Amino acid sequence: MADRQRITPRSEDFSAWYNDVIMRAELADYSPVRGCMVIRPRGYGIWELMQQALDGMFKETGHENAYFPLFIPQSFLAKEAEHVQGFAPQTAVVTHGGGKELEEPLVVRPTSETIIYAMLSKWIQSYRDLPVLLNQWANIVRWEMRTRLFLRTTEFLWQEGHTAHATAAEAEEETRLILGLYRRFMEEWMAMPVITGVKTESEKFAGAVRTFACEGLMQDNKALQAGTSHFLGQNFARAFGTQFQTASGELDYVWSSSWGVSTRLVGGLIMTHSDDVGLVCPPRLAPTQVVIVPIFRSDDERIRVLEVGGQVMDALRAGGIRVLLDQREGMKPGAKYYEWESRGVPVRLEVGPRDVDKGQAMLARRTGGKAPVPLDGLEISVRTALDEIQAALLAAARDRREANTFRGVEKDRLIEIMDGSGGFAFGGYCGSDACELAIQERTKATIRVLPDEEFRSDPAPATCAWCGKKAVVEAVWARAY
RNA sequence: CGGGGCGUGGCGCAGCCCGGUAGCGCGCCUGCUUUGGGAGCAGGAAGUCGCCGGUUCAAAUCCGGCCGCCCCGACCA
Repeated sequence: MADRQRITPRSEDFSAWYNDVIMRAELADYSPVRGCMVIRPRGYGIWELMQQALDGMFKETGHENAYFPLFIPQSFLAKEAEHVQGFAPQTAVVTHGGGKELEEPLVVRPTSETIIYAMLSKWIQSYRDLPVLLNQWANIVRWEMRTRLFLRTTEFLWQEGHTAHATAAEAEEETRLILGLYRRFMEEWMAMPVITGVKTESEKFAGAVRTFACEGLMQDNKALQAGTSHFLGQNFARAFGTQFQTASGELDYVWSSSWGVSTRLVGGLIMTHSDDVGLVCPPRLAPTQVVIVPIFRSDDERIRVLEVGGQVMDALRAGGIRVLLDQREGMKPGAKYYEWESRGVPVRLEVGPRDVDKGQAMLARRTGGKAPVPLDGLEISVRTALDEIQAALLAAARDRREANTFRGVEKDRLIEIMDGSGGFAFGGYCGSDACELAIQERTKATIRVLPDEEFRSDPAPATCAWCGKKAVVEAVWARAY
């Protein structure tokens, strides 16, 4: 009986578990188009809440939304040398339209830097036009070899911020501002702790001067790059002639940044918190935060219980809590419990005749624990439970990450960790491509970031984890998605 | 693109080796009884067995080709 709806346990096959959780929670489904997924309402609801939170944060920091075309003239991509090298191999190209072959093929955007700089060149004349702080919510296409629901799909949804500034310092500050904003979102909303830092040359965005990233550690101890913020220098400005006149009358190229997070975040959320029962969704991003399950035998009981259930729903809804009353008949309460648990609803309120008599409801948490709460002041109890669950998820994720973070690793230990259970390995790095490559070949681990100061070890590692020569910097290694 | 696995009612699978009129569980529909942790009984609907070709009196089953999907690797958010 239990087997029919079994979710593959994490310990048995993490990938199968991940897919099972998504299917059971009805977050997404495979589409008729290879590599493309359908995001179902329960999954899209999470994305919408993510969008709302991030969009608010972008606007608070002075950014405005705009929209640029899906199609980019192929020649645009070629204007920035590194950029074309990085992206040309994974583009989809439209060669025909309206039954005729196009004069110039159109690339379906893999990212929008090129078309945005082509436009900024028209719009920016003077330092008085700067900064330009743009964001767009869009879909993009990257022809990936191998896809996985949410984590890597041929088409995906994201936001891409693009900013232009008069000075390098200002653009770098922007790059940093957004990295911090992403981190805050991931921790405060997704309850997903991340390490921030700078990417090595080999891992940076094609066309950037420097790439910064947020890296989370999933339950299988693989790292997930959850967001990136790039300092682009004047690379795209030069490629597209985006110049402005300075206060002293000279011409200069704008300094710019770009940054993005995608529907991959939904995958990160799943792999950070969920369990073998199904999805666990942090309350702040849960499309349904509370489900009310009425319990009754007779018609008389049904009427009484549903009346109270309805009142509870109205009260919570009025308080801004996303709540649902599960009135389906012919389904036993236990069946409903299992269903809503697999869908990740953080709080369940059970209202039966005995509860109605006592003026209470049973409050069960997705993360465990069930206790009666008085109907009087229920909103406060529910709110408290949601807040506590949110905080507990972050704490648990942080503990898990710390338990799987190893500092001061040297060669043997690094190999041992990566051949074993994985995790974040901090160690010294000499800065050579040779060591970076050798480590990747031997362990399949890559340098996720050169960590920001607050994540660094004290004392700093003195020697390179691989070659033993003097370390110039500390690095974090992990196998990654 | 390399390796592995799989395509059979909506979902999960058996049947294939040994060819002979397609079966099980879940889900779905109807009715009655149920409902405090995955309900029971009765009745019912639903499948060109991934596609194309071959062998055969006869193909889900044997042979050839193709397509698709999932997982692992190289590439990537």
